Amino acid sequence: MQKCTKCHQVDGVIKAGFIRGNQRFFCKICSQHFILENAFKSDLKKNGQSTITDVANALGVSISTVSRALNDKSDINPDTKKAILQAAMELDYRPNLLAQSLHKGKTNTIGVIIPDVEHPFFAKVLAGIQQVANGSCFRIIVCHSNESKSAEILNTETLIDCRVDGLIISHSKETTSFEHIKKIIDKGIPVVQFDRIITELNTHNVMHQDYKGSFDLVEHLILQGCERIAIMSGPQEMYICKQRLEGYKAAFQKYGREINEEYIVHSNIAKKDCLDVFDYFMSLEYPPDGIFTILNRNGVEMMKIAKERGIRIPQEIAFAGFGDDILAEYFEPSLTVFNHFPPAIGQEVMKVLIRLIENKTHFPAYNHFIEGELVVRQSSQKGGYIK
Amino acid sequence: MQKCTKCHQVDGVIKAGFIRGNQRFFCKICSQHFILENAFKSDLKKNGQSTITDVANALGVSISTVSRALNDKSDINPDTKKAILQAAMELDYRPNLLAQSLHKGKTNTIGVIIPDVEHPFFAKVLAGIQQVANGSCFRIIVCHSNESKSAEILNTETLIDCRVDGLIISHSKETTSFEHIKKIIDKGIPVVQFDRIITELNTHNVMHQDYKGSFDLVEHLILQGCERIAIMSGPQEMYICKQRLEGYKAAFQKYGREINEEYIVHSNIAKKDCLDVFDYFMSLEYPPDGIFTILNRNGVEMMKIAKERGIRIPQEIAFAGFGDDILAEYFEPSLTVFNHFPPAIGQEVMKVLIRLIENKTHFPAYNHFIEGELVVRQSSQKGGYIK
DNA sequence: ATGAAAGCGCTAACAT
DNA sequence: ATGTTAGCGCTTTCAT
Repeated sequence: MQKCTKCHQVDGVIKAGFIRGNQRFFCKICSQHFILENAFKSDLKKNGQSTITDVANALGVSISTVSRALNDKSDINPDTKKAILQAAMELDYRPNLLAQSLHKGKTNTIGVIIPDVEHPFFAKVLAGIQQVANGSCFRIIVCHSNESKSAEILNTETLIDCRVDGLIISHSKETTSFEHIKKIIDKGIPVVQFDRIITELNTHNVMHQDYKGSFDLVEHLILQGCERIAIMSGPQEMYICKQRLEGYKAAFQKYGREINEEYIVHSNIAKKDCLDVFDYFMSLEYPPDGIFTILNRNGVEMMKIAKERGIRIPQEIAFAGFGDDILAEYFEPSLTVFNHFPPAIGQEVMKVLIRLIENKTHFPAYNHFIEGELVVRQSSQKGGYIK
Repeated sequence: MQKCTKCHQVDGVIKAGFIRGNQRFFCKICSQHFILENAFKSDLKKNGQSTITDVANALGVSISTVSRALNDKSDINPDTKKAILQAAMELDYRPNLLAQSLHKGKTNTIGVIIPDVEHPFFAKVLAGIQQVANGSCFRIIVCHSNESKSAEILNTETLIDCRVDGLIISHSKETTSFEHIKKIIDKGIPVVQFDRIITELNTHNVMHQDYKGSFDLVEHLILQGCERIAIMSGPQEMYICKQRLEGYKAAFQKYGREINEEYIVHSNIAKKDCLDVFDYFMSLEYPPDGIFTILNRNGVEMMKIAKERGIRIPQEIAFAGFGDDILAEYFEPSLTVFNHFPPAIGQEVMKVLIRLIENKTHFPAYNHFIEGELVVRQSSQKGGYIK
C-alpha cells in the first residue's frame, strides 16, 4: 500500500476519495490526509484553458512567480520572466477574469439595461457607450428589458449577480416603481439613468432637452402658421413625456394660445397606436393642422397614413417629431425633428459612471443635459416664418 | 459552541430547532431549552453585497448549511432552511456568479460578437438571440467590433477571459484570417458563425439563402423586363458576397444572358460608396436599367440619388436589394427585397450553440439555412411578368 | 442534519 | 528573487 508522508507507516493508510484526479489517502495513525504526487506530469498539453498553474508546472516554478511575471512586477529575474511569458504564450494562457475579479472585489464591468435594441435611439446610445468603454478599462454587459418591467427586474438581478461595478439604465415603458433600483443603490453600486428616468431616485441622470426640444418644435409649427397643433404623447407617468408636454404647453403660452385638451393624446407610442390616434384627431370637429409626435417614427407613421388618405403635407397638416432618425430624413416628405444626439448621450452616460466608480467620493447627483438642435425639413414648411 | 444561559456550561449544549428564525438550544446538563438573543443579528447591516458568510453569521450556522438551503438540497432541516431563506432575503443576499462560475468551471454565459449594432440586421438578429437566451439558463455578453479586425480580436480575447461557454460571431468587413477563432476552437469552446462567416473554419454556421435570394431577385428583375442588370456587391473575399454574386450569375445563366463584368462592382457597401458606384453605372455606354444591391440600404440610397436626378423608378431603372428593412418599406418608391428574417437567424444561432454546449458529444458541423422570401414592391414593378 | 475543509484561479502579504 | 500561504465566495465531499 501507500506510505504515510508524515509518520512513514504503511499500516494505517486508507484510501480517502479522489481529488483532482489524484488519489487521496488518510493515515489513521497520525490522522493525516495526503495526496500522492502525480509521478508523470509531463503532458502539459491541456485540452481546456490553461491556468497559471499550468504555466508554473511547465517550467517548474511557483505560481506566484508566474503571477509576478504576468503582472509585470519588479521583483523578478528577467530571465525567469522571459521564460514564463514564452511558456504562457505557447500554452495560449489567458487570465481568468472570474478569478481575478473575485479576488479584487471588482469586475471592471458595467451593466447596461435598455428597453429595446431595435429602437434606433437606443442602438445609437449603445454605440456611444461602447465607444467610451473601448477607451477605458471597462467592458459592458448589455441587457434588454423588451419594455417589460419584470424583465427589467430580472436584468438588474442578473447584473448584480455578475457583480458589475456600475449600472446604466433606461427604464421600460412599464416601469413606474423603483425598489429594484433602490436595492442596487443601497448596495453602494453607482447607477446612472438616461432618457427614461425615474426622478424619485437620487442618481446622476443624462438627459436630452425634452422641454426645450418640444418647445422649439411647437414654436416652429406656430410660426409656420399652424392654428391647431395636436400632440401625440406617451405614457403619462413617463418623465420625458411630461417634460415634452410641458414644452408643448409653454410654446402655446408664449404665443398666447389656449390649450385645448382635445388635442392632447397619451398613447403607448407604438407603431400600431398611430392609426387610432390619427383617426381620433381627424374625428374632431376641427381637426389639427399641425401634429407633434413625441417619437419621430410615430410622426412618419402618421404621415404615411395621411398620405394614403390624400392629405397634403404640410399644407393641410404639418408634422414634427422628437428625435432624429434615418427614416425621418428619407421619408417623403422628410420630417422636421429635434435631434437629441443619441451617441453623445451614450458617451456622457458612460463618462459620468466611470467618474462615479473611480471617485469613491461621490459628487452630488444632478441631471446632465445634452444639447440638441432643431432640424427643419419638408413636413413643416408651410411657408411661414422660419425662426 | 454556545454557553448555556442557566448553568453557563458549554459542553452539553446542542441545537434544537428554530423558533421564529432564531436558533433554539438545549442544555443536556441542566435540561434547559433556550433561544439565543440575536445579539449579533443586529450588526449585519452591511454596506456592500451580502455573502453566504453573512447569512451564516446572522443565524450562527455554517456556510455549508446556508449553501444547502439556498440550493434546495434535501439533507436539511426545514426549519433551518426557512430561517436561512428568511435571513437571506432580509440581507438581500444574491449569489456571486463569479464565485459560482469559478467553482463550476462554467459561466452559463455566451459571447456574441457583431460588427455593428446600429445596422438593423444585427440589431434584429440580436433580438432573436436574446429571445432564446431569455428562455434558457444562458445570459449573453455582446461585443461590437465596429467593423474592425483588431477590435474583433480584442473582443474574442475579452470573451475568453470572461470564460464564456460558447461564442457567436459575425465577422467584421476587415476580417479575412481566422487564427483568433481557431484558438478558441482549440480550447474546446463551441463557436457558431452567422451571416459573415469564414468558411475555412469547421464550425456550425447559420446562414440565410444568399444564393437563392439573389437568384430570385435577379430573376424577378429579368422577368420584369430589365435588359442590363447591374450589381453593387461587397468585399470580394466575403463569403456572402460571393454567394450573392453567384446567385446573380445563375439567374443570368438560366435566361441565357451573357454576364458583362462592367455591370459588376465590388464596394465596401457603405452609404458613402453609393454615389460613386451609381455615377460609375451611369457613365457606362449603356447604363443599367436594373440595379441589384447586396445591401438593401444601398438600394434605397441609390434610389434617392436617382430620384434627385429625375430618373424614373422603375421605368428607367428598376431596383432590388437583399434583406428587408423599414426604410425599404417606407421609402418612396418602396424597395423590392429578399427578406431573410434576421430574428429567425438569431434564434437558430442561439439554439444551435446551446445544443453544442449541452451535448458534449459534438454533432458534425454544417450550415443551417433560414428560408427567406421575395417581397415585391414598387421599385421593380415595370409591369412585366411577376413570377 | 450539520460542520469542516478542499479547491476553482488568482493576487498579495509574508516568508526565505 | 522566489516560494508558501491565506483568502476572495461558493459548492461539494467527507466526517460527525
